[in-house]
Amino acid sequence: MSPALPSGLLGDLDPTSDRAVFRQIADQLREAIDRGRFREGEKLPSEAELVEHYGVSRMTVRNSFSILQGEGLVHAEHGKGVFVRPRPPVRRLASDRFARRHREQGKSAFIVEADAAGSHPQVDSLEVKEEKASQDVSTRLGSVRRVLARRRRYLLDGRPVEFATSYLPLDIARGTQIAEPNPGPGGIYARLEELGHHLDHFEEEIRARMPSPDEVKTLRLASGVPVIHLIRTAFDAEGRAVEVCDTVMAADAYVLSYQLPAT
Amino acid sequence: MSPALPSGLLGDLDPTSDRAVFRQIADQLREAIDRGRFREGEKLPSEAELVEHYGVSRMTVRNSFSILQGEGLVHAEHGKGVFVRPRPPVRRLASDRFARRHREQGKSAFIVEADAAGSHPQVDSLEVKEEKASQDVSTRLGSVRRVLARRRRYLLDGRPVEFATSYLPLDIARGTQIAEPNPGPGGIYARLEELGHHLDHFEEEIRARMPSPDEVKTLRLASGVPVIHLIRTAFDAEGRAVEVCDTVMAADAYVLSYQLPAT
DNA sequence: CACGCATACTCGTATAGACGAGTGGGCAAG
DNA sequence: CTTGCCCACTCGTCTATACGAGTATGCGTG
Repeated sequence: MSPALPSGLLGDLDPTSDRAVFRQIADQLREAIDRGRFREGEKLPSEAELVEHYGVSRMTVRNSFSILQGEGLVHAEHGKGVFVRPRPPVRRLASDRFARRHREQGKSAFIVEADAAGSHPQVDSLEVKEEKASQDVSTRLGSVRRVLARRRRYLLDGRPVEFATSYLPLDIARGTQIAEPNPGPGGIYARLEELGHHLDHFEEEIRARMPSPDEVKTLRLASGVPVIHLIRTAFDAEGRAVEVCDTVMAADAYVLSYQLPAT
Repeated sequence: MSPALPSGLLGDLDPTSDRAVFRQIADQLREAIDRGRFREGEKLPSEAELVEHYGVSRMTVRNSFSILQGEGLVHAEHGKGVFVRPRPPVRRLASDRFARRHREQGKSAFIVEADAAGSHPQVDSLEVKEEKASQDVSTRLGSVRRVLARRRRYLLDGRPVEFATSYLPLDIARGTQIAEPNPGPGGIYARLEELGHHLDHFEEEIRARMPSPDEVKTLRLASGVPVIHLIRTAFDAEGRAVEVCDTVMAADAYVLSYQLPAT
């Protein structure tokens, strides 16, 4: 037996409206969340309570929840309830994050930054191997057939937030420390410069889309969370592309920030 | 009476799997799409056909479709069927799009670019008015109370792709052509420079998220399409923020591209 | 007091059926 | 031949029911 909902929390249905019932319910819940009647992390009324409150069937209520889930507003926990999804702290990526001065410290940018923010950083799923270049990577690197691929996943306080793969032409990377699991202080960009590939500029392409099922697993994404897909190409002083880095980020964990000259 | 599906197109269910039936069906459809068995714009088997093929109830099939819809892979058309969602052509935004040289032409960047790409550009929903600054805008502009807001929506070949609002401090914009519906050749940045606010650099913040219901309406977004939220602040030579532009873009219509120096 | 189990409550999955509404093709009437 | 209607097929919405599985709480046993 569910106790009645606090009156006034949620309104009634409008039977004359041509808006579907489950949409009306979703609208009311969304508005209640927006107005702060339910706070971040707080539990929404259970399906059974809403069934009783609105006098509809359970599937209708679930339908409403699935709308809000698709919007990334709420998430359901089996056995517990449906909760307002808390917005995780976001990591800000500044456009100068690859500046040479940051590289001269020794530790990786990710670690340094996370430590500074007081969170616990972690890097795992390291895989370093030679493989056939995809069509796209090959084009970006200038028609190479095989590449060195470096895959890794980044976590903050135990939560996976980013999955990245770097691709480098074999004639540059093979036999160097870049082909080792640990590329040493300053990361592969420091190594590239030591090898005489003076970095000139980067190009970053940004897309946003819904994640594939694989990405949902790897990044443990809640439903309704898109990913930011970033492809960075590094060019040396001769204008040659020396690295392509393909990164998929949990969109709710990141803000990208760029400085552009107004020349 | 539905004719049987072509055999081999879709597999069978695995009753021993602990993967839910509707997920298995979604998996098979997704794989078939990925492999090109169903092409862009092509119609998937109808709900009734899948009900018969898999021997499940209709709600189970609909559940599968709703997964794929959430992933942005398919879209349903009432009375017609469920179709593989075609990927619209993407508009590429280069990081030099606000370079002074582009401004000196006269026409707006959006129009020029679209014309060049052979598509039909359009700008509507113009609204120009003074209003109270939101907390966020006020902070970015340096504690201003009221601002001039310029709202507009951009369309490509009839499809809305972007919705933007520019905010300017009143002491800069009031009484100038910036406060007019048509800001004149080169846009408001050209006017700002004429008014002595020599632009020095821009800062852009990028987020990705699922759209609000309002944004779905304004941009006529299909389900499963995120938005890119870009907030650009323009700074003049004195380091003062002279404009904040808040832009929401249909993520399936854009690729953002940035050039970063490796200094 | 500590442990374990029963129980009630939560959401997850699935079935079966009903009616409504949008679309398009075919057929019959003009 | 053209027009207009009917019908079959499509997805949209909603009900009612059933069982399974994860979670938390409290109570009884040791």
